[in-house]
Amino acid sequence: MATLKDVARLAGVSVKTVSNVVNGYEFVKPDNRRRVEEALATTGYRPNIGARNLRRGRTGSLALVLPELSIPYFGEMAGLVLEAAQEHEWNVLIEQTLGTRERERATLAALGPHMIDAAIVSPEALHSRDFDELDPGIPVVMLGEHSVDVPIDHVGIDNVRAARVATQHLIDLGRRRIAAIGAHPYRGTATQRLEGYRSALTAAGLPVRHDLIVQALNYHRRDGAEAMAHLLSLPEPPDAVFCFNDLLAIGALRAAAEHGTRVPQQVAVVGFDNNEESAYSMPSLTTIAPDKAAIAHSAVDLIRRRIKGGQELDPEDVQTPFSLEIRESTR
Amino acid sequence: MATLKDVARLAGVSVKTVSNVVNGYEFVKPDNRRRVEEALATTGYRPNIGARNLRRGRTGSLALVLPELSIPYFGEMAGLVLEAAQEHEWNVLIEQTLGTRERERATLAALGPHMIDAAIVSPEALHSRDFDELDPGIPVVMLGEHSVDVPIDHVGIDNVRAARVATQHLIDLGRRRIAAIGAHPYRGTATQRLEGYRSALTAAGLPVRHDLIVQALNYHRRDGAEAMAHLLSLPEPPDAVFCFNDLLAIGALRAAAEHGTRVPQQVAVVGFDNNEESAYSMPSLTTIAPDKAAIAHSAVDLIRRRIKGGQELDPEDVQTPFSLEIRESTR
DNA sequence: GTGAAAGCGCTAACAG
DNA sequence: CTGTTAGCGCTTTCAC
Repeated sequence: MATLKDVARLAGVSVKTVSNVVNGYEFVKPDNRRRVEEALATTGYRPNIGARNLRRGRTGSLALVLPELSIPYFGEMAGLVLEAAQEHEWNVLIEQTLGTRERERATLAALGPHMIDAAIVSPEALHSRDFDELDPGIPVVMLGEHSVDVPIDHVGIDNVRAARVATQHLIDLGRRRIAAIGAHPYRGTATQRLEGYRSALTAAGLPVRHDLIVQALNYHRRDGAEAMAHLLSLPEPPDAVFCFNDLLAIGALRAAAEHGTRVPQQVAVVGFDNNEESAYSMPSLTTIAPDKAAIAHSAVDLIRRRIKGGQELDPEDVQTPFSLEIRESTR
Repeated sequence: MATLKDVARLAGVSVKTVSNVVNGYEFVKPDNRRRVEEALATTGYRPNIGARNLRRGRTGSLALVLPELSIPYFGEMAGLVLEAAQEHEWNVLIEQTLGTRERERATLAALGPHMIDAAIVSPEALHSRDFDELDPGIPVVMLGEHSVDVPIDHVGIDNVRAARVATQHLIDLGRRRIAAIGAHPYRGTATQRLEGYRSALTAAGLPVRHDLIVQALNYHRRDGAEAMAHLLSLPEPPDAVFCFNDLLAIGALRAAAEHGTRVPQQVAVVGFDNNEESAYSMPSLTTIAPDKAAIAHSAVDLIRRRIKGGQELDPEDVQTPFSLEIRESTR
């Protein structure tokens, strides 16, 4: 592997000149430039990024910390973050936490400032004090979950409002026994979505019935199926269900079908996330569609701002747009 | 940020001793060890991985190059590769190519030996000569697509056999007009799956009907839906369809439903990949289930072998197991 | 415009 | 067992 020195020797100039050429410095004698470029070509020189970063005091990499790539929402988000980061020539190092607090914390603590310039974290189970272990020198932006008591940049949609929109849609359909699947004891987003659901019901003069609010400790398809099976076994089953993510909703659709309950005629279903698969489920799924590309770009922009502006800037909370995608499951 | 030197000064020893302690070297005078460990703790020292790697001549990172994380198969595979790599303390840097040859080639060419120790590549559109641009010093293992004429390690399932199993399953069901969706002019896996499909038909004494073989230039749900709609509009529509991946099959299921064709009664459907969503589609999807964890682990193992053994070793082709997952779409 | 040389933080000969 | 030191490949003053 050719180094700067090799190229310099071959071109008969100093490393400085080669470095100048490589880095696009303007003022290089044309003659030298030509010789250097020739030498560059014949050696097939490629800069050692590690060495460059060591010298520059940066790494050129971002960490993206998320629960699991196999979960469609995170797979899609990761892809978009990769694209957004690439626009600024960042490499992205992905870390999975599998949604356990222990691994989220360990990952956060291991985020030394030497491997990465900054991190984008999508936490699922973190407590706010876990952030104490975080190296203060490295900028972090949080996605989704929002711990208000930690002064960290955040980007996401307004979960309360989105949940209200989803629930209102079911109310507008004339549904009156509207269930919710996905309540969770400490997940912040779950709490917010539950609040939006409640406030929509209350605003419409409908009762908030606790037997129609089903907890889900995980948000996988299986959990949605179980919750829906339970709801349909009730003496008075719901005529609509708001699921706190699409996977729960997909599971719910299957449970409804197995129970012989027709969607949307007997029970309407709304999801959250707009996973790609939700446009193709049977029936296709009405869902809250966050602008994921906007989330990815905002996250990368926040990082850039933080790297430039330092840790003194006030933490920012960027709210990205969302829409309600109406499909067969409520039509 | 504390450096080795800082710690050494604080502990009143040389950097060597600190380095020894940090790297778990055994023979350190207990007294010194204690002082160093104290200094380590009070400074909160963390090694600069970049510097260490520069010195050691390695990077501690793998690249994982794939088309798109939002495609379920790749999302799932990426998650498993991350886990497998982590067992050997590798970081994983993910690069998306969006399946275009241009970006696959560019990524391959940019894979300097300075950012990564090795790469796991899941190509979609590469030509064999694109591998010429690859730095010969960096080990690469290919996933899925298999360019026989390039001497590179490969891991994947036996596509021909898997396709034969899938097709045979449909034959065993008594189906006689079995279509295929997903033929592709230069995708190697498509060619292999088509071959397996053909050979199963031929072995059963069934004709290979070209009007029942549908090309798909992309492998998304939409493409499957289009292909299925076409097949169902035929004067003599098929009584079974073998789709070359699950996304195509999911699209096909939807097209069938929209056409009022019942699955599996009128047309049975088999997919390929066993995406998580396929267990929850309506109907759930019979599919070829590659052992994805085995693929991930084999890939990482091949890399380790190659890094130890050098580029002289003969390229290896690891075939990982698969099974046929029988679900409602053929029941 | 360009060269010489220092140094980013670390590891590993080499002495002792 | 531990200290000194060279050097990984690069960028960047500072002279010239």
